[in-house]
Amino acid sequence: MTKSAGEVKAPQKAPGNQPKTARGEATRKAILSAAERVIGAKGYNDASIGHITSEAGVAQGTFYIYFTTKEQVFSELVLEMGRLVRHTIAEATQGIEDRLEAEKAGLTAFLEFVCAHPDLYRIVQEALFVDPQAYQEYYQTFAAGYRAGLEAAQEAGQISKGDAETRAWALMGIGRTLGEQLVVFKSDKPISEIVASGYDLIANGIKP
Amino acid sequence: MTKSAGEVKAPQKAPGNQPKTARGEATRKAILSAAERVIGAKGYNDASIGHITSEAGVAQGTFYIYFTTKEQVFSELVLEMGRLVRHTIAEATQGIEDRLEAEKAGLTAFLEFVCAHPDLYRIVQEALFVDPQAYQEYYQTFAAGYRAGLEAAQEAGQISKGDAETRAWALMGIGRTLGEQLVVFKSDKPISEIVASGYDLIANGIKP
DNA sequence: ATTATACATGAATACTGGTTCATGTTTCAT
DNA sequence: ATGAAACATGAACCAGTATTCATGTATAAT
Repeated sequence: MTKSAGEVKAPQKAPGNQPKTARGEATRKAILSAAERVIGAKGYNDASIGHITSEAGVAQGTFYIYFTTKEQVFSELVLEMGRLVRHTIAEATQGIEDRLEAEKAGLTAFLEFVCAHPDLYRIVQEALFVDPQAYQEYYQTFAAGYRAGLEAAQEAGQISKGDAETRAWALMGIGRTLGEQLVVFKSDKPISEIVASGYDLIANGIKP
Repeated sequence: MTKSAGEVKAPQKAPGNQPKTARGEATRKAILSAAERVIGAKGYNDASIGHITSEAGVAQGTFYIYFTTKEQVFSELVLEMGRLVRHTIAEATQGIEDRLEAEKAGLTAFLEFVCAHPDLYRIVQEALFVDPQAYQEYYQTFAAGYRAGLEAAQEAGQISKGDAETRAWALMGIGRTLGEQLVVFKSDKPISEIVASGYDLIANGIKP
């Protein structure tokens, strides 16, 4: 993680108290993971510190060794979700040179991800109210990358010309709502079918 | 409940205690309207009954004359948002026989609506956690109507064939995210431009 | 006018749950 | 071994706030 001299402190992120032992590391992870499950299931407000710590198998006070506040765990989860999603999609589209194919692969990867992490999905949604800044960062970072990809594809003539910014948001919206259909509304439609229909829309639109 | 003969109770909706006087009616409306502003601005949990009633200019206890619980006002707001949005879009697309034109008009109307009612927009988002049932009803009702419209247009040959269900969700997603870009991320891009780009995507896709 | 009903008040109640803290226990360098 | 630092505990504190209630005031019918 980008060291320089003798410093071992985390570079950009210094949230709460970082553990300094393997034991501490494990405990912190356990709490974070429990928080993901509990907050994802019950929502931010109904998820009490007591719930989280008992799910993690530690005492209530232990929470405050690693996190300064309830909101902080939440923020960290949103951040993590952002990194994970971007990483997952980047990996899935790695090496695909045709943008349309990359769209298809990216959409598939995203839908599979949200199915595997329904809790994280809900947490990001709730961030709009609990931690608006984290929410904005999540979407703006995502949108920025998406937009850059679309612009490059335009240059390369792989897709038609158009406002990359608006397109990026619209395409995110497609993925988001289709993901929600799966996770929140518990549709049993297979991902491959959804992707096929979604991709057709993205590529060709609905004009006859 | 389920009365039979000479009952005059509200037909489908019987939330809390309905007022029986013009005065009561006015007070109830004032509270509902204040709730919309306060909850929209601060979010469900930070919006206390005290905040709402003082914004409405009534005493705290007055709240419970018309609403049985804090959650109930919230539900009612989500319901109202649903009716308003559907009504607004239906009106805007009234009499447009070409589906693609109707899409454009509907998207415009939706974006204008969310700009005019940013609070309601946020409230619906928060319903996912505060009142999941209301949230689901909101989207499923919307999706059902959307889907029916798309299917009819397919029959009429106005749009290409495709899975109307998935298309409905995807198109909702586009509107939703573009609306969010305006209201939450405070983009200053004019609606007409956004609609133009969005419509192009919906109609033609991004294939070169 | 009178009275029953609807409406309004705001202080009191009751309870939840985030955060702190004094007190142990474990780990690690020396 | 041994002391210091890291880690862990859970009971207690405290603030906020949804809801209730006893007590009024306005309204409409008789």
